[in-house]
Amino acid sequence: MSRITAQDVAEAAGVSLATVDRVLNHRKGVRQSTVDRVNAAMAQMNFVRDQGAANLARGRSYLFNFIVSAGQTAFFKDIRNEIEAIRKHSAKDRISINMIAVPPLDSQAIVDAIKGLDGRYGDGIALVAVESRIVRDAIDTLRAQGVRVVTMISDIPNSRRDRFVGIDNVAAGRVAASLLKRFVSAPTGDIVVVAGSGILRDHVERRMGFEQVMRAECPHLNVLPWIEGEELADIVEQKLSRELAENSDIVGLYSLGGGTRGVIDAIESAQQDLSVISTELSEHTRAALISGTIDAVLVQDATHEVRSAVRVLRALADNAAINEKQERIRIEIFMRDNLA
Amino acid sequence: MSRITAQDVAEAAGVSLATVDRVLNHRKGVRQSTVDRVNAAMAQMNFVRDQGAANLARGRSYLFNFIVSAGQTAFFKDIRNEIEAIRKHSAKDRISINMIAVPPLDSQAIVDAIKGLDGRYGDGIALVAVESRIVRDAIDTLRAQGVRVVTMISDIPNSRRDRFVGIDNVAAGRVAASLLKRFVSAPTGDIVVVAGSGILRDHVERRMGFEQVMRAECPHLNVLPWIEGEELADIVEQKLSRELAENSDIVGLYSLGGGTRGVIDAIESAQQDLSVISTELSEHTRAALISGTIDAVLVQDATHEVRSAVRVLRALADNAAINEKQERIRIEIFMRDNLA
DNA sequence: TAGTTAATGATGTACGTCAACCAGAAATAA
DNA sequence: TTATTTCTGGTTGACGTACATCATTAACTA
Repeated sequence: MSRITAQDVAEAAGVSLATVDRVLNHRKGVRQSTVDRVNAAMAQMNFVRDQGAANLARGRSYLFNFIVSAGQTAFFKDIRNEIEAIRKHSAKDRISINMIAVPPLDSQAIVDAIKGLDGRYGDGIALVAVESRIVRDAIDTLRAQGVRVVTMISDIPNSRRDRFVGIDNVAAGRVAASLLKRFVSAPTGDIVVVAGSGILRDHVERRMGFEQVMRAECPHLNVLPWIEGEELADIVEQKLSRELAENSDIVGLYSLGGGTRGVIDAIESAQQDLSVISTELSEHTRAALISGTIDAVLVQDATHEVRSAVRVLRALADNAAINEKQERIRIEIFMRDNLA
Repeated sequence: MSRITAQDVAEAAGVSLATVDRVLNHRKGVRQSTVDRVNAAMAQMNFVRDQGAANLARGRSYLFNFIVSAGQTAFFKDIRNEIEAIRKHSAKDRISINMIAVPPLDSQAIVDAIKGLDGRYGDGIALVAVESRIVRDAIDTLRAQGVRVVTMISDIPNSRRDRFVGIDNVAAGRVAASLLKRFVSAPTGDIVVVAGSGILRDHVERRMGFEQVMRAECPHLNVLPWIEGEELADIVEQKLSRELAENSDIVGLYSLGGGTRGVIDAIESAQQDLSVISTELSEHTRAALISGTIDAVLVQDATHEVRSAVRVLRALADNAAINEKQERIRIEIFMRDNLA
């Protein structure tokens, strides 16, 4: 049995190919009774239009711009590698991808990158957002011009972006707390939280989720004000080392952003026994899981995130439906025993 | 800038379109020096073949058969729903999918289903395997006839199947043990393992991983012989209830297969306080997580598994490369605090 | 050397859909 | 009445690649 084509539908409905095409693409110039007849024939014959042929005929191709942090954390390196990988791979599907790396934690740089596109927005923009008035305004301006925008990894929910592609960061924080709660055996003590920056909404949200659970379920544990490490290992190590030296009541730690290497170094040189949850699966966190410095790592899959962003941008460009199940980005938990 | 076509390459290389085509499809009849010239032009111009146009011209379409358990566990219901969903969705990409549901835990039924195809194997078969000589032979026979075969969820590694699509079950078992180890606070006690069947390799492997970690790291915990519940809630409940009544040293439980509802019911009526890890995210396990009957659930994503199987079958049919990163099926961990 | 074969290159058509263009018919305006 | 617009629906040629077929040339065989 060969595929059913629009031509077959045309014959069955007693009209020409052009009329079927008009119905298919919701163009005007067809009497309602004819529309119904064609639709009935399509349904009856189980016709499905061939996407490849359609794209070919349309000459449709896509151009998406990705604006991402040039940060040197393992996670952002992964993200950039994935964008590069998918860029090569997508060419055969008529999708071009343009990646712009901008200095991390710099809202002006993001705005400048958008300006730098100088109107050549293509069919959509994906960007890793930073919480800031000017970035939000830039997003809203783009949307006002009809440009499709998705935020990745870190969102700006009160902007007019079409969609956010990333994990549920509050849930991530909650899981971290759930785990830490069970990992810490001390009857009482302090918990340190190491973050990257307060202008990264994903960090703020993880912290929020973490505190929710800690407050509600762990009255015996005291969450200290977070240490802001700007995603730089050196700064993290320095600040955390001081904290560990000054406070011997610390029994647990949640590293929710970049600079994990600094966390590992500080803990290992402090020789303190504490339970640790972190993010990022890098060679450093792997080693730390194996050595026991870190107890669990919560990971968001960079591959999935980038692919999802492309699929979502494409669906937006085509005004097509988004498969919610496929686009839900999962939080993975790695412990020493399930390192991939 | 418009796309670069084979015609452009031909002009640049000073040959005809046909020659470029021959080079592109590795057909004979082109002098090596010409091949090199064309390849150089393609590389230089960054030519990428339009997949849609190629498929259209080839008239290529795909037919894949899925043989899956008709079991009534939440997980297998999900799997079947996903296959149905992707069946509808794939038609526009010239992919037809045929699903055959067979009685669970029945190797003969799988073999019969393959026989029932009566040679109409299409472009490949995906099946949820059961450990059995006859199933392995059936797979090997298919492969000998050049039929592409992938196993899903539960593998038969010593068969000649092209590939397995599913999680690392040993790792899943290890994570379960890692978590349970930290959840159980009692200084000593017994651990119950509830499985579906010894002929499901995924169950056997999870058990294996679980024991590895338990043996190595939890000398204070004694893992009892597993309870085999045939994935039926009633049988599980009955067997587990008896076990719980007879043994008051039980402090933890790992439910690694189907019949989770039986586990929940048995524990809730026994009123015993034990730490529980299970599989499947269903309304029952959700409720049990919230009520505290279950502490954590390890989940394999049905959506991802089915999609991956289709992508892999397609790549096999085209002799194309498989994107390993994308096809790695992840193990998700759900606790009360990160229920999606 | 003619005759045959193999190697290579050129040409045209098909794939399924889209969309520009054209042709009647009916309705409206002058 | 004729001219003009609106509404319907048909004809036709892209789009980029695959592949069969035909034409030419080179390389052999006898």
